[in-house]
Amino acid sequence: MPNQTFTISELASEFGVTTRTIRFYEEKGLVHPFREGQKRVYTAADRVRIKLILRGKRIGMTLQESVEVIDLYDPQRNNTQQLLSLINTISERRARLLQQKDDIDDMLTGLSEVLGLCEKALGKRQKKISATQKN
Amino acid sequence: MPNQTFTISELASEFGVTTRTIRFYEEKGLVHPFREGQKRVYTAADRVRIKLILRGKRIGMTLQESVEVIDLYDPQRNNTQQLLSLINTISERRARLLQQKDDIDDMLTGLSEVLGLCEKALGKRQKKISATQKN
DNA sequence: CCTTCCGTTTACGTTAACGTAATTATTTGA
DNA sequence: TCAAATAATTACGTTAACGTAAACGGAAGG
Repeated sequence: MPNQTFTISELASEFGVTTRTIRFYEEKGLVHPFREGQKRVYTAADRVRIKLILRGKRIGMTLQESVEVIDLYDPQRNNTQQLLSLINTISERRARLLQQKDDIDDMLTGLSEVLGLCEKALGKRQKKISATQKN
Repeated sequence: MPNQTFTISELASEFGVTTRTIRFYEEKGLVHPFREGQKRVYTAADRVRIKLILRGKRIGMTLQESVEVIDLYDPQRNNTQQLLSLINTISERRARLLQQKDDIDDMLTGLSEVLGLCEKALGKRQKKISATQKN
């Protein structure tokens, strides 16, 4: 079994964050490395959690929101009430994500238009230059 | 021409934010309402800017980033250098947006899986209930 | 005339998510 | 063995994006 562990600086450099950031996540209860003497030791599970948290950050989620989403994954659901509430939570989150995709698509469309104008403007200059060089 | 204008509370309620928020955006130079006496008067252009800023927020952009993106639209570009730099900016932003879409898709996939488990769990209970009711 | 709504200004408060020392231990390679 | 690198703890600092409260001005309605 790989059962690999990681030091704090390994994870920090892998994910492009500072060790301070990772310790901060621990303060907030987002990860729970164990200790070898004084040093923190991170499991593969910790690593995944950090990865998911950073993914959340990229799409504008707070740390708490990311944790909530991550926690949806662990199947500590017993009764029907909890299951129904979970389904609700998921569908709400899903709606927000779809909205975000729409927002992104809109923005991408806008950027494409601007890009088109840019290239058009540059094209004219190239023609001028070509004409100049031919003479 | 419609040439419509808006009061601060109209915009606030339309977009579901407080007037404080809109005044804050003005402090930061994101909008420039003119005055009628003391009162702020917003143009359609101001309205659009606010809309775009809030769109940016939904996908995790800072106010400054939103402004930068919005400013890409106004064609105050003169020389080739500026055009090339603009193209660069656009392609970087585009890359980030595509990354975000991937992140969202990953998260949606995860949520679907959890949802599947939920429904499976609920299904079993329904069977039990059905069986109970038949007896 | 008085109150009730907007609206404005000024200014201090708040939360999230780290940054930035300063100080102290531990380990490790020259 | 000594210095350099790596880690930990403690604690104050910072930025963004508003919230909240106080204090005041015009206007509209009963």
